[in-house]
Amino acid sequence: MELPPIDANAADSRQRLIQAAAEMFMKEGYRASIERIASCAGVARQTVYNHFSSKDDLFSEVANIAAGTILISLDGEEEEVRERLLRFALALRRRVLGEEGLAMFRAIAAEAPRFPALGRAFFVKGPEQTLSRLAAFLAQAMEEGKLRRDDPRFAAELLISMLEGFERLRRLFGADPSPEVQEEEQAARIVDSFLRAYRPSLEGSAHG
Amino acid sequence: MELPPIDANAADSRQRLIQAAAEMFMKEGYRASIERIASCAGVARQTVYNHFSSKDDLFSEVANIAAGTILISLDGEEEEVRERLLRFALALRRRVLGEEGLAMFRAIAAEAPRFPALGRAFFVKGPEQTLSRLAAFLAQAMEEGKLRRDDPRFAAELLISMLEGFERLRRLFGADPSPEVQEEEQAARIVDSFLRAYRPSLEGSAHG
DNA sequence: TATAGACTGGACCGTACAGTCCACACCCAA
DNA sequence: TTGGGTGTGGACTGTACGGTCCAGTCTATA
Repeated sequence: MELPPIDANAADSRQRLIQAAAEMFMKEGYRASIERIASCAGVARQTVYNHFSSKDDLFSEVANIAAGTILISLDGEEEEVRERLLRFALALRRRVLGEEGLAMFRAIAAEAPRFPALGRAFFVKGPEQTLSRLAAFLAQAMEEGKLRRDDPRFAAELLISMLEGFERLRRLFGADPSPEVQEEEQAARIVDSFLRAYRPSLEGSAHG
Repeated sequence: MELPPIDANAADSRQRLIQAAAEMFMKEGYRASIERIASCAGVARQTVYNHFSSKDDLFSEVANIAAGTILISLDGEEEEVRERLLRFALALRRRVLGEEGLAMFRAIAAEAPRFPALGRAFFVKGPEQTLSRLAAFLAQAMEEGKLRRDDPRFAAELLISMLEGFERLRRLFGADPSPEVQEEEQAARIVDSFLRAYRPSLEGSAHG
């Protein structure tokens, strides 16, 4: 409509395009049309094909980029295990249960059967990476006797599952928004439950 | 094509239609066209509109019916808590992580933003119901001193999350199929981790 | 045998969309 | 000044789809 034909440095349009496409794909899924994406980026439809060979191509590109933004850090060497896990928990939930995270989840999960490579790439860049980092952290904590010795990857899966699990279902399907207020309390409860299961064994082997 | 114009009792076509629609919607999501659904049910397209007012209507109907099939029972009054949880765990995972369960999950999650009522209905009929039953069971076990006293709904959320959580991610995005063989072992490990966190408190209050 | 209801198959309409083509405008560097 | 690279807007093609209409057929029931 009223787009200024001014500068808009060459390569810039590609960026705006990706940005807009990400937004639209998250909002509408693969349904988002090239037309709308282009106009949302303030760009002619032809320009889209100038940068990407097809809609699939654009979608893959965007999804791949988006997948790389899910990493959660576990830094803070000084703190106690519980504090670090708590920070991790909060960051993970904010990222993964936020509107953007949910939208991306929906969009990619829906198309995974048609784009197997994309689905796998997303998983490897996102959840798998997060899992590995957490597992490494837990492994060290186990090494130091701060957690019960056990398979750290399995433990990491459990914690991540608890953090994302049911709340993701709830939001994915639009059930009651679940009061954002108690976000920290929720995370703390979960982390504490995890710690209870992985407390260093005080007793010998009370378990058959 | 080769459809037999024989009997096919009146109301039967509706059943076949729903059946076929479920299959197609799970396979292709909302993308599945009326045309294909009809032909897959061995029925004329007009017949679809004979029973449903629109594609949305058909989709909602199918999703609603499908949602009602997710309940997992916790019967077996005689067994120990661990055994019953284990049976529950296996049943839940089989149902929810099976091809059908995943497909339904994908289809409904993807359309939930456009069909808010449907999303909520699915959640209430499915996960929410399962959660309630499990919570009731856990509450009783707590009452009987077989589990540590705590909020049973929260505990149920944790267990369900652990059972579905990461494995669902893996399969949803098409990562390595995860050897079906160790299905029981996996379930057992998770249940045991849960029981460890909810073991009746042997010690007083070692936790601040 | 007559009548009503359900199903068929195919024509038809309007729309949305992916992707292509082209004539023109702009900007930058040679 | 000139020419190539990039973007523009709009026309165009082909396809898929949702939804409607209808003429005809079959079946069961009265």
